[in-house]
Amino acid sequence: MSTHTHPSSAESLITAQGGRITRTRVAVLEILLAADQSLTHDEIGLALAEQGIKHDRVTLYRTLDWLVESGVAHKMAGDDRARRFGVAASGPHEHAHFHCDRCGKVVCLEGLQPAVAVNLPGGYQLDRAELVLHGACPTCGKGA
Amino acid sequence: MSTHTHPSSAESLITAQGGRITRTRVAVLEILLAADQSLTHDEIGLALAEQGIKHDRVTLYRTLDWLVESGVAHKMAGDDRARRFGVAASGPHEHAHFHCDRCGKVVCLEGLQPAVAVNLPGGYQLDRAELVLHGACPTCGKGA
DNA sequence: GGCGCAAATGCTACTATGTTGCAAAACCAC
DNA sequence: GTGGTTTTGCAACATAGTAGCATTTGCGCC
Ligand SMILES: [Mn+2]
Ligand SMILES: [Mn+2]
Ligand SMILES: [Zn+2]
Ligand SMILES: [Zn+2]
Repeated sequence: MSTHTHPSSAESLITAQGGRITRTRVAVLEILLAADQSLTHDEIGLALAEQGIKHDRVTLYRTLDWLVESGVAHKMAGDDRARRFGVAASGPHEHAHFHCDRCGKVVCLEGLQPAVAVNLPGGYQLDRAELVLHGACPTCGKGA
Repeated sequence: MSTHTHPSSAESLITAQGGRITRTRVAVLEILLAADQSLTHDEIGLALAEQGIKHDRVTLYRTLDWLVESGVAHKMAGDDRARRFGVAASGPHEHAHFHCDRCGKVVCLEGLQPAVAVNLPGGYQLDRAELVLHGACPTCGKGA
């Protein structure tokens, strides 16, 4: 198609990590960037299909893994047995998450720092703290 | 066997939740109570087998689910795709966890309260906060 | 102690999610 | 454009968990 487009922010992110620009990679990253919540492999696959982007299940798994390994995206293990993926719109992934226990939605709470006052028992080396708040999202909380 | 034993703390816990005393349930709960870390379904099954307690895979899943639903045990989704189970030795499950990113071990940090200073965006109803600290456990951190 | 019935178990089959190996295709530095 | 490397697609496999249903077991009651 058109060969003279400016690189999208998705494309820049990909090349910045030393990855090649491919249709699936760009589309997945754009989907994640546009999402207001973390998405499962399945949801992303569906979104791709809706955009008419043909893809293989395994390729999508590998694409997502690559995004996580590259530090572009983050992965969260949910209570249902599906991992959810998201990208922090800006900067590294240093924020808390909200998990709606009713609909299962997970949203990033950017600008919400754990402020964890921990004194670990001796010997433990702390790398990072992961904070997940549980409750009801605005949509689900309505009928409470 | 002997019919005049005093109820173990495991048995008390089970009856307190309105459950029936069964071999598997008691054994599983005792395993969890004795463990110094969260255990996977598989690890618990292995422990049962070592004790010569015959059981079915599905029964163990249901036993663990029941313990969680009853509020006796807690369940954590790990990065590997296995859930880990544990019981707080005393009181409800209101503490942080430490996850060793090298060996995958998860330990309960009882007496370590999140102290989360959060102001959620409007509409979100907070039920509970889940704090997981990531890093290296004493064993794995040695060679660092 | 024994009965009756609900709760729990064991089996089998099935689903969902993720992984591996390898050949074909697509990128991109040159 | 070409060549070598990365990425993809496909098929087969692995793992963790679930569902239905007949059988067994715990236990309140007599
Ligand atoms: Mn996030
Ligand atoms: Mn715990
Ligand atoms: Zn919700
Ligand atoms: Zn460790």
